[in-house]
Amino acid sequence: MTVPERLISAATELFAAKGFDRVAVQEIVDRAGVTKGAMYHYFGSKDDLLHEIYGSVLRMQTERLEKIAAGDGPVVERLHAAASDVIVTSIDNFDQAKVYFRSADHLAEDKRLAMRSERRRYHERFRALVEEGQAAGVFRADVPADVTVHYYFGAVHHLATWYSPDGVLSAEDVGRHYADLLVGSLRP
Amino acid sequence: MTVPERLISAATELFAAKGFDRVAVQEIVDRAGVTKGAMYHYFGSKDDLLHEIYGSVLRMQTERLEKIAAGDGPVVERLHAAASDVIVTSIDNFDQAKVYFRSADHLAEDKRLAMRSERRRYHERFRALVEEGQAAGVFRADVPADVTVHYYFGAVHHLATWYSPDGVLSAEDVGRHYADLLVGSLRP
Amino acid sequence: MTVPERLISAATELFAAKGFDRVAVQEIVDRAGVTKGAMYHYFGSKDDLLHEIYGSVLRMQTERLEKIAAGDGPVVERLHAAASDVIVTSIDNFDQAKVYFRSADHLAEDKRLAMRSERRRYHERFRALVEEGQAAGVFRADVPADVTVHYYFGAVHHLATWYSPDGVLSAEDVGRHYADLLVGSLRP
Amino acid sequence: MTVPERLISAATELFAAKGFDRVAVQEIVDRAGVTKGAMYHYFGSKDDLLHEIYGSVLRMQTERLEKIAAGDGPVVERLHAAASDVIVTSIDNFDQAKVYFRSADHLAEDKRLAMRSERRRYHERFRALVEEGQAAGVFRADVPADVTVHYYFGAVHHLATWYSPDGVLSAEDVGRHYADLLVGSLRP
DNA sequence: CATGAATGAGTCTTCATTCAT
DNA sequence: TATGAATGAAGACTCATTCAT
Repeated sequence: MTVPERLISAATELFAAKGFDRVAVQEIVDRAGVTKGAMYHYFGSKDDLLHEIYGSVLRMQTERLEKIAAGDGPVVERLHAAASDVIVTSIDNFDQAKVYFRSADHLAEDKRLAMRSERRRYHERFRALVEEGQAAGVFRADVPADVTVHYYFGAVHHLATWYSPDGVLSAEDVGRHYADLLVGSLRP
Repeated sequence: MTVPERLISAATELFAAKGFDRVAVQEIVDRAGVTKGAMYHYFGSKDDLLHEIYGSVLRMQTERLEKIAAGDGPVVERLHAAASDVIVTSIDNFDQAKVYFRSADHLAEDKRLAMRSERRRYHERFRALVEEGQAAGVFRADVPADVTVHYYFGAVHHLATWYSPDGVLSAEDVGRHYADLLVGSLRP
Repeated sequence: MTVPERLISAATELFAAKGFDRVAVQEIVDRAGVTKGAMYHYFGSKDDLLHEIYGSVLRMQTERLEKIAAGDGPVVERLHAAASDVIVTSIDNFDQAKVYFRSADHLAEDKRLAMRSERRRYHERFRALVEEGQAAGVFRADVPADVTVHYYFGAVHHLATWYSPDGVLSAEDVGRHYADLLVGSLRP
Repeated sequence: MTVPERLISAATELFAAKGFDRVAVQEIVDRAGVTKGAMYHYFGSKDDLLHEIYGSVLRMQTERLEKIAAGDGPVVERLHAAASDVIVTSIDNFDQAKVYFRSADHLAEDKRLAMRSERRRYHERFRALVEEGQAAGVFRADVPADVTVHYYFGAVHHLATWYSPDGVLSAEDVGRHYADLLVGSLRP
C-alpha cells in the first residue's frame, strides 16, 4: 500500500468513526505511519482528504446507477435494482459511505460547489427513473418524484446511523427490504 | 426573554446553521448579547446547551406520538397521522430539529447514553404501531417493522438537508406526501 | 504595567532586534510573562502588534512635525528644526523607530494601505516646507522637492542600521549634523 | 542560461519583491523550472543564494568606486561621479540592489561577518573621498565624514522603497540630483 | 546531475473553560 | 448574578533540508 493510500484509508476509518471535525491530522498520520509533512506532500489540506473519499463513493455509485438505469427491463425492476444496489454498495464500503453521508457540509466553499453538482446529477438520474414509471402509469403520480427521491435517500443516508455489519441483517437483506418499501410505496 | 432563553435561542440558530463543532461559545454569547461568564453561570458547558435543545425536540415529539398512537381510529390512520405529525412539527421547529437530526454524536459519553434510551423509546412506540398493523393484517409483514421504522426516520432526518421553508412545499404538503409514501409502502 | 503594555514593549524590543518575521509569538509572550491566549485576548494577530507600534511612532512624529512646520520663524529655521527633531525623537525611541523603519512591508494588505496614506501625509507636510523655501527663493529649485524629501528620509531610516546609543554621538549631535547637511544641500 | 543562473535570477526577483523570509525555496525552484534537489546540488542553503546575490552587487559597486576614486580630476568631481554612479548602477540592477539593501541582517552569523567587512571597506573608500575634500578645504569639516557617508548611504538604500523605473525620473536624473545634494551639502 | 518523497521542528491561531472581582 | 481577563492544550499548516534512487 502506498503512502497516499494508507493516508486515505486511515482518514476514512477515523472520519467514519468520529466525524471530520473530531479527527486531528496528527491522528491520521499516526495511524498511517507517516509524518504530517508527508501528508501535506500528497494532499493540500485536511479537506482534500475528505474530498477524495467523497469523490470515490460518489463516482462509484453514479456509475452503477447509470448502468442499471440504462438497462432494458421494466422500469419497476430497474428502480428496484437501483434502490437495492445503492444500499448494498454503501454497506460494502461502509466507512466510506458513512463519511460521505455525514460530512457533506464540512467541505470548504469551492469544493462544496463542485461536489454539489455531481450530487445533483445522481439525484436527477434517480428521479428520472421514478418519473419514467409515473409517465408509464405504473407509479403513483400524486407524490412528486422529487419528494420521493429525497425520501428514499434520507433512508439510505440514515443507514450510517443504525446499521451494523455484525447484526442479523445482511447488506442484501436491507437492500431488498428498502427497495421493496420504495417500490411498494409507488404502487398507484 | 430571559438570559438563558436568549442563549438557547442563539445556540439553536448557530448550531443549525453551522453544526455544533463549528460554533464557538463566543459567537453564541455575542448573539445572545451576554458574556461568557453569564453562559457558564446558567449552563455547565457547551454540551449542556446542545443537550437542552435536543431534549426539547425529543420530549415534544415523544408526547405527541404517544397521544396520536393512543387514539382510537384504525391503525392505518393513526400511523398516517403520526408519520405526518413528526414532519410538520420538525419543520415548524426547523432549527431545533436540524440540531437534533445532525448533532446526535457530538454529545459527551454520559449524556449520549441518556439520550439514546429516550430515543429508543420513541422508536419503539412507532414500531409498535407498525407491528399492530401487521398483526391486524393491514400491513405487509415481509419487511421487519424495525427496518421500516429506520427507513422512515431516515427520510425524516434527511429533511434538514434538503427542505427549505421558502420553497413551494408547505410543512403539511411534505407531511402528507411522506405519510402517504410510508403507508403506501406498507400495503400488503 | 498592564498586560497589553508589557506585550507591546516586549514585541517592540524583539522586532527591533530581529525583525518581524524572525520573532515568534511565543517569544513575545514569554518575555511579557503571559500566555499566548492572553495575547490573542488583546490583539487580533501578530500583525496587530506591529501595527500598534507603527502607529505610535508615526502619530508622534506627525504631530511634532505639524507643530514645528506651523511655527513662525524663517523657513530655513523651521526646516532645520523639523529635520533635527525627527532624528532626535527617533533615537529617543530607538526600538520603536527601528521597527517602524524596517518592517513597513510586513503588514497585511488592509493595514498596509491605511498606514501608507498616513505616511504620505507626513511626507507631504515635509515636502511643503521645502517647497515653501523654494518659492521664497532661499532653497535651490533645480532638485525636485519630492526627491529631496525621499533623500532625507532615506538618511533617517538608515539610522536604524548604523547608529548606536552607546557611541560618541548623542541624538542631538546626529540631529544637528543631519539637519545641517540637509539645509546646506538646499542652499541655492 | 545555466541552472544555477536561473536559480539566482529567480531568487533575485522573489527576494526583491517579497523579502527573504517571505520566499519559500519551493517558489524559487518552481520559477527556475527545476526541483529542490537541483538547488541543493548547486547551493548549500537558501542563505547561500542570498549571499551570492549580495556579493555580486557589492563587488561590482566596490570595483567601480575604486576606479572612480582613483581618477585624477578634482575631488569634488570625483565625489560627484561616485555618488551618482552608485545610484545609476543600483537602479540598473534594481532587483539585486533591493535585495542587497533590504536583506542585510538575514544572513547567518558566519556569512554576515564576511559581508560586513567588505561593506566596511566600501564605506571607508567613500569616506576617504570626503576626507580628502575636507583636507583640501573644499568640503565643510564641521560634520564628521563618517556621518556624512552614513547619511548618503541611507538615501541610497532608501531608493528601494520609493523609486520606480516606470516613473518620470531616469536613473541618471536621480543620480544627478542625489549627487548634487550631497556635494551641495558639503560646501563650506 | 537530478528527482521528489519524507522529515521534524516550528508557525500562528483558536477555543472551552476558570476565576478573582 | 455577571464580568472579562487569562489559561493551556490542541489545532492546521509550512518549510528548509536530507537522502535513497
